Amino acid sequence: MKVKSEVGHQMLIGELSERTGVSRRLLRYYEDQGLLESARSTSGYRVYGEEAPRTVQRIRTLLDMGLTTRTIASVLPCATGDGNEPLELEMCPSLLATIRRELAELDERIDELQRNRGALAAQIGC
DNA sequence: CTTCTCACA
DNA sequence: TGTGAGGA
Repeated sequence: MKVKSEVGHQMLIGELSERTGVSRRLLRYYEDQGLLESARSTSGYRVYGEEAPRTVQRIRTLLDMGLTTRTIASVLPCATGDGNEPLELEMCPSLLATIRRELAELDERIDELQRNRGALAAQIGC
C-alpha cells in the first residue's frame, strides 16, 4: 500500500477546465479573486490538486446563490459539501453573521422591487 | 502554457 | 461577473 505521500491526481488548467466546464479564463479569474488556489510547475504552469474540481463546484453553487466573489472568499473555507447537490456549510458565528447580513440585503432588495412593481402595475390599473 | 492590459456586456 | 483580443 501507499504509505507515503498520496500525490493524487494533479492537473493543469486545461484539464480542470474540461472537468468542471468552467473556462480557463474564468478559473484564472477565480484565482485572482482569491477563491481558488494553485501550485506552480517548474515551467510556471498552474497545477491543481484533486480537490480542485470540488472547490470549483462549490464556487459555482455559491455564485448561483447570488453571493459576490468577495463574500464567497470568506464563506468558502467553511464549505464542506461533497461533490453533488447539497452544499454543506460548517456553521460558525461569523458565517452565521455573514448569512444573516446577506438575507437582510436580500429583503431590502425584495422590498424595493415590490415598490417598483406596485408603482408600475398601478399604471395599467392592476 | 504564462503574464498583462484594455475594452465591453 | 465574465469574456475576447492582442502582445510579450
